Amino acid sequence: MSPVATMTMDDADKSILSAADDLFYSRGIAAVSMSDVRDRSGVSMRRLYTLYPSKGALVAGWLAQRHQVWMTWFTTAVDRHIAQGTDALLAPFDAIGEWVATSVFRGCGFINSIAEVGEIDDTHRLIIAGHKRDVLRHIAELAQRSDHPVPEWLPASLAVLLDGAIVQCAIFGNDEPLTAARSAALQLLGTIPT
Amino acid sequence: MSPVATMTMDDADKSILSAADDLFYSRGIAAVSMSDVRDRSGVSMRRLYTLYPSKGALVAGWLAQRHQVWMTWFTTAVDRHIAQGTDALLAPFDAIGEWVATSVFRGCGFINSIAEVGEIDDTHRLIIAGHKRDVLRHIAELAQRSDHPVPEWLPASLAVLLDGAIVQCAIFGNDEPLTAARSAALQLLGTIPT
DNA sequence: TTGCGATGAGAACGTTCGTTCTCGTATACT
DNA sequence: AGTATACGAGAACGAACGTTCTCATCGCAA
Repeated sequence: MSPVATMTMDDADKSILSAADDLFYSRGIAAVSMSDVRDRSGVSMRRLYTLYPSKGALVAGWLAQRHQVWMTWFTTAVDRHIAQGTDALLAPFDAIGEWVATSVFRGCGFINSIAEVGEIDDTHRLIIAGHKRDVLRHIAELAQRSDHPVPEWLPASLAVLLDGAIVQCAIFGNDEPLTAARSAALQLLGTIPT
Repeated sequence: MSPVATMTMDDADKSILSAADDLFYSRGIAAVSMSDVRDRSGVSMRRLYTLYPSKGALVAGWLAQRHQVWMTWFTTAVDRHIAQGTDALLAPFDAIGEWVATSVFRGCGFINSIAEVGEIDDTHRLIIAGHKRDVLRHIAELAQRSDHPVPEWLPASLAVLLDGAIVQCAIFGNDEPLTAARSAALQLLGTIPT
């Protein structure tokens, strides 16, 4: 049995991924060193490299975990807005609105990352594309739940509106693009016969 | 009179900015060293640092020039599609379609850059936000030229669709998001009484 | 021709980074 | 208790980068 002071492998992993998320998302991948991750996580260099044998592996682990955490947050927030009476296909815009309003918001971590990963590492690209595919898939599921008969191009259009809004909100530093995107979505839904 | 072999200051500047554009856009800012720019441009280190006293200054110069070049290309391509009979507010999607189809396409250079510049350098952020503001402004002008009475939220919505499509086309490596964005734009225009 | 300011080529410098290694300590096992 | 193993702290190492400096060369004025 380990004494209290020592960290289990699982605790170390959680601490590392939490530190990586804080640092990579807020500063960007290139601006964060492995020593930064060690200092923030309180894990030794040895443990860090035992769990993630390279910075690229750590980035991959971070992206994979951020995907899970983000999707859980997103679907939960969307469901909450739906439960409050928002149309299922407008709820994603309100969920993103909560995120944009936070002080930590710095755009989509996956979009931000793709500019930084060279052409080499396909692992990262696959995780990033997989994230966007899963978001699109979830919106398509929301469309199926909808009362409207939804045309097949609509979910993809809504996903494009969401990403465009996230990107522009980060660039302009306000939520006007999200408002415009929501207005467009509302208008698109209005064209569908009930 | 200078002999043919020597470069004028202007030639050097053009060569540097051309090299910077190739390298920064295709590989990302952090992955390109000043020596890379020197090698590609054929300009001496001395000249490079005389014209741009730091890498940050070079990045700023690159962003400013890319903004000019890109806007000129964009407005020209849009006008060409309008002249071919495309609706003024759909033409931007066809113009972007040409770009996405090229092998050099790697998303929006400005969106890609914002992830890489730290919180420090406001100069870069201002150029990037200014670029997006000018694109939005141009779409608003296209809307004014349109026969339709255009609601005020429409230009911003179209700009969001464009950026979302550019980002997703880069991530997925195909032009399906652009098709979806264009379909949405067409639908939005269809809701406007002529 | 001679001397001088400007320039190119690229070495040099100091820093940072990713990764590995050393060493001292603590834990587990007999 | 004694020994071997694992681990934390952080120094060390080699490479890469941004930036500056050296020195040889060149154009040009007198």
